[in-house]
Amino acid sequence: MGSRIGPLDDAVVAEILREAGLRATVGRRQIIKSLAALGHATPDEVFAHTSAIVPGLNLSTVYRTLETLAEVGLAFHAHLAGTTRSYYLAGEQEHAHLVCDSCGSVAELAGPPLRRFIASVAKTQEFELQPGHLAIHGRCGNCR
Amino acid sequence: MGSRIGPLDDAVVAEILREAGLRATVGRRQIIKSLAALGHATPDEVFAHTSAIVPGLNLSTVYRTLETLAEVGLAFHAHLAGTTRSYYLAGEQEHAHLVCDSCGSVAELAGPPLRRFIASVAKTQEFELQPGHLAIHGRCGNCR
DNA sequence: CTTAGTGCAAAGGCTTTGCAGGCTA
DNA sequence: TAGCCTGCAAAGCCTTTGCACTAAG
Repeated sequence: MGSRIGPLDDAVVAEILREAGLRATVGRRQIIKSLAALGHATPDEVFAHTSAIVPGLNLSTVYRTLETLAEVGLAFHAHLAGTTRSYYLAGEQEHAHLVCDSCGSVAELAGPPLRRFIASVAKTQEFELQPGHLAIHGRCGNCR
Repeated sequence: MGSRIGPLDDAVVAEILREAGLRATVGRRQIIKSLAALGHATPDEVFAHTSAIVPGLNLSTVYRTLETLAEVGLAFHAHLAGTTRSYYLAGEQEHAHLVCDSCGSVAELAGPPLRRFIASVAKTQEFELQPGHLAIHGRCGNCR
């Protein structure tokens, strides 16, 4: 899985941060890169991934950074696992999440099926969907 | 909103519990009735509603009961609000939840649009949906 | 040089758990 | 009467917050 855009260049990430009006600290850059590598991740997972690379990084910094990224629109969050929230980078194709209740894997759903669904909901219910927040639970092919 | 089946008769609720192999205690009966009245509710909301009627009832009992009900299939849970989970009674028509990020209201989505969507996902991704867990975030007609 | 960001540690809030007593079947 | 349930209270986790220091611009 991961991101369509592949491993992110450090300078590019720094620039993205500055454009958003944020300081490009070492921790933040790595958090973004971790997010890109992980695809979807809880604060805890992000922390595990980043702190392996940026040793001193603190969990609370991860929490704060993720929230900040969401505020400026660089990341979104969805509720995938139990009660925890997961984050993922913006800029990817609009997609929904298919969460397997058995193995916990998260697949992405995009394309015509999703678009058709969104359109029909908008029509029937006057509801403007934000599909990134859409978490669909069930069982994946592997677990059946 | 509430449930399609209206206020539940106490004896009926008791019977449902026993059929599930559970004891029909006063607290449990009321929790089920509260769930029916509320439609969707967090443990906290259920507690507020039940304890107004069954004074001594404890919050931890609500947590335990909701989990028990889910275990035996009498209730389901979905992740609607922030990080908290909401419960709702089983036996209703298969439906998804449309959560308005602005006003917090929860609408239900069912019928052909939902069924078509489920079918197309099953086909494309080999993913067996459990639509009750489907929480779709966005903005409702009122809030736009 | 300014001030956004960070680490550290403590506070907070929601959930879960252990235990002894009470109530259902 | 047997044992499922409950109330109570404490423990646990995850998340947030305050404060002084560090580092980005």
